Amino acid sequence: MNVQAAGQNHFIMSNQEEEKDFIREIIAEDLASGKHETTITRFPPEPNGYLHIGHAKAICLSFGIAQENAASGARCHLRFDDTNPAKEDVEYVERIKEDVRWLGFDWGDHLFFASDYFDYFYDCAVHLIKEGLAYVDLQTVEEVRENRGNVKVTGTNSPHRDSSVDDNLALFEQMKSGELGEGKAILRAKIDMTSSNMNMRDPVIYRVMHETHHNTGDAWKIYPMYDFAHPLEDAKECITHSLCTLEFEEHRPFYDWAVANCPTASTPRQIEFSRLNLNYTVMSKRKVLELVNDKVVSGWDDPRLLTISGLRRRGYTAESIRHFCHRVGITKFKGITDMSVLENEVRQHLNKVAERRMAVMNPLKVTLTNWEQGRVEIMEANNNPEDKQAGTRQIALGKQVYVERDDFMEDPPKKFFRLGIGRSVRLRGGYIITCNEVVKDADGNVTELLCEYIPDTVGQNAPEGIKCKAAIHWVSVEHGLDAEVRVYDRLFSDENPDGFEGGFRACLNEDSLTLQSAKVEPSLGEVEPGYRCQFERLGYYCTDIKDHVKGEKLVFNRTVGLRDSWKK
RNA sequence: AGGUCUAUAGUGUAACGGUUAGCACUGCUGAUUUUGAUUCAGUAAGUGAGGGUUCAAAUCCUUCUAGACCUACCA
Repeated sequence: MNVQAAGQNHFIMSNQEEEKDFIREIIAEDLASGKHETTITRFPPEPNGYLHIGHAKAICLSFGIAQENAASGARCHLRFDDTNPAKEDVEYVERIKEDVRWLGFDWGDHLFFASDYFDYFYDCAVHLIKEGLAYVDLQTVEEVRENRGNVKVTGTNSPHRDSSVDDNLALFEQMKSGELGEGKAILRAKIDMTSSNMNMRDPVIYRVMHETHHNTGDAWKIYPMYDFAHPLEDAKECITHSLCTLEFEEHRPFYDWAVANCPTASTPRQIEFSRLNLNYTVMSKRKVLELVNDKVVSGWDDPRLLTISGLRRRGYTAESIRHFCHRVGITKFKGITDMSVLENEVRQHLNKVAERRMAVMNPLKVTLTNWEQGRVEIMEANNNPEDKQAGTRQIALGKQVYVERDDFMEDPPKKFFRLGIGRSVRLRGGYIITCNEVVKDADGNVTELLCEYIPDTVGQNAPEGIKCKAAIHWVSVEHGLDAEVRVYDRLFSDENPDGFEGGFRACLNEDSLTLQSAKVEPSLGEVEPGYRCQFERLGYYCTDIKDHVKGEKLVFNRTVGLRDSWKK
């Protein structure tokens, strides 16, 4: 664990560059011009699902900016935007906090809930009514929709638009008390029904909802809409820069309207950036929830998903996710990032910090014919050949070992460097062996290899006349442990390259998850959950955080495969 | 189609009117290698299209094209 931590620091330190995206430039200017003394950002998730890699981008941005400007007292608030009790749940609150923390960010004392501001929102609504800037609309849902018009048809005014302040106040009170039921009335801002921006056609700011809220219980029968609540939340918390994704661009005029027309403590500025798009995957909460509910996946933290908890369970490091977010950058351009960029980041990080371990997924028994019966020799192997600090470990070698079935070919092509009849190969960290004979069963399947080890080849080059171009992984039959390995397909199908729309459910069925038993070296018997190592030639594996030991077997998830150019 | 926004190698980005358009990943070639990994070296590939302003345009103007988002009593 300590080794990993040290490596992680190195990884992060060596990759800090001073590139500024357009948002950081705006902030730097505001600081330089004295418009703001410091910068206060916020990350405002709705507790209606787990965080995913897309949220990580927003988290790295808002919390990252706060960290970078810490000298001036900058901070980033974690605020739960819980204004719709119908969709939200406390479970999500805890999971979100856990994920933000795991990603390496800290909100300090600045944890907030939009629901704690319900009184404030209400006061603002009353203020608007008194100013003649809001009115209670008694039209039906259909009428409201009809009268809003559409992109081509301009909206028409509600018959209730010019009700008196006193009437509006009284009606709003009836909404609040529950006298006016759900769907019977809404409070709307009075702006402009002819605006080309649909969000300015007298947007709804309060609706009646007789739902129990996870925080305020049954205290309220009316709840503010996001468009109304969000600017007020930001203003109340004195957020200077409110960073959100591009789809809120057209909401900004109303955001500014609300701040300008309500009694606010500050004037926050909303700035939009492009959300993360990854190809071959599905991130939307709606779809993931569907997969969870239908038990297509084991939960929000299923390692096949791109949720933060799924990635964590799969073995991704927080560092690699942060680095990935830094690499895709912050722009207004809606590009699609290739999944391989993400995978490349973990691979790069894990290569530095993960210890090397040997495992055999598809075992083929090898008997060393010239090895004395009962003899056991301890091999000393590097934990990480590139990092001497990682130390060494001891591995017992006996008369019989398992090797990967793929490492033997009866009729090998020219470029195959591993075992074949008459060929030599090194047992990694140990002796060079030569294959003399193949044992087959009645059906002609290879069941065992009879090999000869060549003495004095541990740590030595191959003797004259012996060609040895590869070192393969092996596990002693006598000493090896049984483990279970889960190989998850990357979350995509090549047949649905455009984001899974129709096919993602199918891709997530059993084909995307292969359970395999494996033989692993004895040193893996003592590792902690979350331990990551490289199974030579197979990729990087992580002990499953949930199912570290399942029955008698260790459980590993594959984090990411090795690059394997020779297979192409 | 109404609005808002975007357009730089395959991908993600930098260049803020001024050298030869920079970087990273990917690709390809080669070297090292007790992991066909890693590492290292080399190499290929770009300003969506047309017009204009200017001594000078990726950058400013204009037309076109392509894409994204918006049209919820969700956030």
